[in-house]
Amino acid sequence: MPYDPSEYPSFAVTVDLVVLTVRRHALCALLVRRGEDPYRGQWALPGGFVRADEDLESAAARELAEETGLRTQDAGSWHAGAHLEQLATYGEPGRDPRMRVVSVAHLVLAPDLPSPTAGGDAGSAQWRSASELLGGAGGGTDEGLAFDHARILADGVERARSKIEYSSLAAAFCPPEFTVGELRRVYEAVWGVSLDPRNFHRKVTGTPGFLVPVGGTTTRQGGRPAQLFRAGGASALNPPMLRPEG
Amino acid sequence: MPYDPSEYPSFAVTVDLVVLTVRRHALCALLVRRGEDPYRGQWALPGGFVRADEDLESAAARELAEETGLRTQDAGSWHAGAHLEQLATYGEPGRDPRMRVVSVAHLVLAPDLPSPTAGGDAGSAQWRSASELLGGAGGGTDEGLAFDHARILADGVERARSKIEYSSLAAAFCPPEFTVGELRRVYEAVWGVSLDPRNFHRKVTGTPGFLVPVGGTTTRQGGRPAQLFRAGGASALNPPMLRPEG
DNA sequence: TGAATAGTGTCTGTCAGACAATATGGG
DNA sequence: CCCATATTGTCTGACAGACACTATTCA
Repeated sequence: MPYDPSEYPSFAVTVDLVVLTVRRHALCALLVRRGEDPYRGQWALPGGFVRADEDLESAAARELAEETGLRTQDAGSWHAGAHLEQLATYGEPGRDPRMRVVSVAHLVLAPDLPSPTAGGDAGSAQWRSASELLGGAGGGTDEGLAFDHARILADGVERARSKIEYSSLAAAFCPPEFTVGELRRVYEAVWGVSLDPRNFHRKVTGTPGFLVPVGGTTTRQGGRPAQLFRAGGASALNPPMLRPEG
Repeated sequence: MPYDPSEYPSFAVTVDLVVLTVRRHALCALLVRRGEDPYRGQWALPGGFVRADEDLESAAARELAEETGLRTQDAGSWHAGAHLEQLATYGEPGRDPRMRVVSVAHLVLAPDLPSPTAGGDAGSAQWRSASELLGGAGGGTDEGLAFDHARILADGVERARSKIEYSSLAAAFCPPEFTVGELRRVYEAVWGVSLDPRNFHRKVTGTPGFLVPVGGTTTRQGGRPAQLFRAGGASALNPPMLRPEG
């Protein structure tokens, strides 16, 4: 029995990206200014249509590369690339005024980047503090993001906050080699709290497989030189890092 | 600038359901036999096409009601309904031989049901043990599920296993009122382990907001009568229930 | 020397795992 | 009485939070 195309409705499918990084001790998200008609001129999450022969994750990686120049290391490999995972799918009938669009949102965790945007033209992309975007009232400081992107961003930030609790994913915000203090500042920025440096050090160095000491090398950031580590193979963190006030 | 429909490819969007329950001390998933052409006669997850004016979650709830008669209590409300949440989205180009289909999988946790299927005809649906379906070799005992449903099922089971760890969601597998022992048997079935009844009792009754004692009522299941509880408002469980051997 | 950060050690309260003991129903 | 399950209590080891103290570098 062949299938009648009129049997089922037709959808457009997009990928939207919640790209997070830690800059100047704050969790920041990447926004782009829309140059096209729905919500033209407003800020939005990067993203675009999925092509006809393209995997969802490939589409997300392609959009990420096009809009930021970032490469992702797909599976199990560590560093020299951003972490990418599927976040959730948003398909409310009215979310795009043009037509029925289902958006598969993805979450990207990246180390701090030198230029705000390597791929797009300047002024059309920027890092914005997550607390500023999600903060006070329900909308944000400016007119709010295009489409339902404010909600997608909130979901992405919440996913990142909860995921570093029980996984070693916080290292995705750090360069390939980092110190315990740098990792701690990632947790502090993402959670918006202060952590005791002594207890944090004891916890992360005492969890087997979490941190691997790179050659006794050191670096500076102020005081006494610190050991350099890279992320270990352990992706699950047990017992989890406990978020204070939880 | 109006949009040219040829600019973006057209997709069909479906919802697939991973419906889990606990029967006879085993985690079971609901399967339906396909009556239509791709994979006709094979077992598959329940699901269907999303309608043109329908929310994704509404589509999932509708398919669930059509195929099982189960009602879901959407948000924040407890009991007399199954728990439904979005799981993940699968959109590999070749996953459906007919055309490009993106499937938004949902996870449903339901208490044990009297009849295998209330909605469909007999013999076209059945509960199958999850460990049997996912067990030994990569495929399962029979020829395997249609489409990529084996992977979706595996993702759903893994989500359920990890989610009852840090949420009170295990109560979704229980009837509205249940005993501590019944709840423990849910954990044991989903995780496939044995838990110490004494320590489990201390843990769940000691977590504020997790269990609310219903009138001093009791029931039986063998030995001394047990107190009846219903799920409390607390959805997050902190500190989490620790899965043994982790 | 003083400021700043890194790293180690100690103390204490909480909690999970092991398990003894008691309570209460059915056969 | 015997058996099964529920429920309470005790003990112990692991670990998080608080915090004193030492180490090492730069200005």
